[in-house]
Amino acid sequence: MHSYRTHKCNELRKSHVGQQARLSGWIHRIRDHGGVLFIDLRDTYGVTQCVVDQDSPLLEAAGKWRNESVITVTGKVKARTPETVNAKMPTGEIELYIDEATLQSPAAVIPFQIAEDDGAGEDVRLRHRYLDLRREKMQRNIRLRNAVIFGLRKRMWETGFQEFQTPNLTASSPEGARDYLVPSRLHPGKFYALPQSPQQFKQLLMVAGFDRYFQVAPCFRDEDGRADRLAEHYQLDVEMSFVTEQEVHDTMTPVIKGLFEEFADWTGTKHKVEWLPKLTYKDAMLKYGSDKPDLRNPLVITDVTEVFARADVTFNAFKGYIAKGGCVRAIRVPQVASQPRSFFDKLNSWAQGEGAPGLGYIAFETEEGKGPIAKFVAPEAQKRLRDLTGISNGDVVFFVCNTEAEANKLAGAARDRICDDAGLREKGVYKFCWVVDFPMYEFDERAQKIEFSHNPFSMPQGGLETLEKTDPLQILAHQYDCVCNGFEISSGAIRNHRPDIMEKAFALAGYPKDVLERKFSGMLNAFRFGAPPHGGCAFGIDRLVMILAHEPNLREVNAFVMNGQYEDPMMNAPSEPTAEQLKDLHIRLDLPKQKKTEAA
RNA sequence: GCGGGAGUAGUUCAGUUGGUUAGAACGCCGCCCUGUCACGGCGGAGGUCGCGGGUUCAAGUCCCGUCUCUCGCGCCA
Repeated sequence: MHSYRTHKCNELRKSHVGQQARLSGWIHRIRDHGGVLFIDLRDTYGVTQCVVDQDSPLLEAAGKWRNESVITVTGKVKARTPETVNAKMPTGEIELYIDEATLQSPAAVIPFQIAEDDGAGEDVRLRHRYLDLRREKMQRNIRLRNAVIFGLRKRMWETGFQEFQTPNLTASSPEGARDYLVPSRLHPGKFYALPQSPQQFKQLLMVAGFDRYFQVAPCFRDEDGRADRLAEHYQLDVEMSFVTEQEVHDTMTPVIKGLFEEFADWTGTKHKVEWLPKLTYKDAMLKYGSDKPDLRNPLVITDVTEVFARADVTFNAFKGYIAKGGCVRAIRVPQVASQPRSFFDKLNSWAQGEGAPGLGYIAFETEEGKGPIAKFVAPEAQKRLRDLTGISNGDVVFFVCNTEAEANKLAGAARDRICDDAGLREKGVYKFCWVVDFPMYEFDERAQKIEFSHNPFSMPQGGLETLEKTDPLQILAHQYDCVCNGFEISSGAIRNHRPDIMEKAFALAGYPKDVLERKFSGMLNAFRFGAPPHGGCAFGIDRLVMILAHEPNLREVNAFVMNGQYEDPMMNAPSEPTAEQLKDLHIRLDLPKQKKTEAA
């Protein structure tokens, strides 16, 4: 007989009755009845009830075994009597009568419960992550993650892509987020950077002629954490040669759609997968107030500036903004006119918390609008408002007025808030779409200059000619995102493979030629030796898993993660280097005055 | 860097207008129990109330400072 097991803990059934079997696993629970003792033995596959009965010499020893100890048990599989069958367990028709048992590894008293969710806080869970990972939910999440990664790899290979590897010790690249730096021992004073993404390498693979690349790529960014952000995360990184923007979408849509269809019901609730028509960035910002709209939210924003600019509308608070070039946005909410006053008051104080003066509204219980600002809007203007926003009786329109950027932002946030307050968000569906036509540049208010709005490697729409003739802030890029249920799950672009266009593009953002040559010499040189037009995208794998697992943050779908401050309380990372290490690296620390001293 | 929330037993939490010995549940330890499957019963141990200072006859509770966790903003694919 095998030293540890003949079966897994989910395997034994009625058909095994009478056989000798051996199981190994963790003690999930023990129920000691004095004369008879039940052990629920758990491994990653399932749980089997094992019995120590009255005449067993093991009875006394087994009664002292603590939960989560590892044991091996050997004995006969017996059928349970009809009244003791547990229909809730797959193995509930049988039990293993223990003849022999070995305590392989006793468990100390555990800091939180494994068999049930005791609500233990995240810091304790992370400090003992190996215990946390034993819990059923985490086992399921990590298994889902593994299956998602396999599902992506399989689909990518089937679609004609090859999986590549690229360096993790590389050069800092000046765009985007802050880099993690790694000091070089051989080159005092110089540092490698961990890649924020393999962006340049995958483009170089296109120049090398590999045509279709993908990688499950680790990406590192030294920025403050969020629920949907980690210091290191994984992307399904993709790049293709000789393709149009549309072909990138057409290639990746079935991969992601197929993946979601495969795992849609993972949590046990039926989910539809809907891929909606693509949306321009401009429309997304106007209609949803976000470049990653949650399309399960049925509310739509409309521009109604013209109504509040009319002479027969006397709401001066808005007129002031309009005079300064601002705009008014309306959110029509169906059938909430009869909501109690508190519904509107709550939204109003929410808006004030967001920094707005309030959230004005007109309620159209009947043809005639009511509410705090209705009296400033003449009947004719109300008629126009009804036409613009598509109001029926019983609806309410909420208003936001500010500069265009601010109005979009607040209207977008209000759209989400009202949706949840009114319980309008559609359930049981994953709604995807591509958001396209992102602007090439934006005005950086702080630096008071034009900057790349996404990554500088994107091809401007219209190429060189557009760059030369158009107001930079009006130029669109072949830059797109993929959005699911309000999460940005992918970002990508057709790349700029032409040194001449690149030079112009950087010049518009205020970078002279020598800066470009210095910072991107590797890639720029490559483009001078015959570069294929190419483009691609990268999907955030952790986010895909988080959405499929219905988890509120990325830490729930990663086996080992750091806390919100990017510290690992289990491994004690980051930690202080030894003097020897620092000497090797020629580094002397210059720490801030306030020195944190931690108790051991 | 900024703002919201939190910090009391191993864990999750309660703790009144400041008042005498700080509680509950789960876990842990001991005893009892032959059919449970979230077993049950009896008993017990376990607390720097995050830390430091202050007010007070008296502080878990009030004040000041500080640290930590968490969510968000800034930042960032």
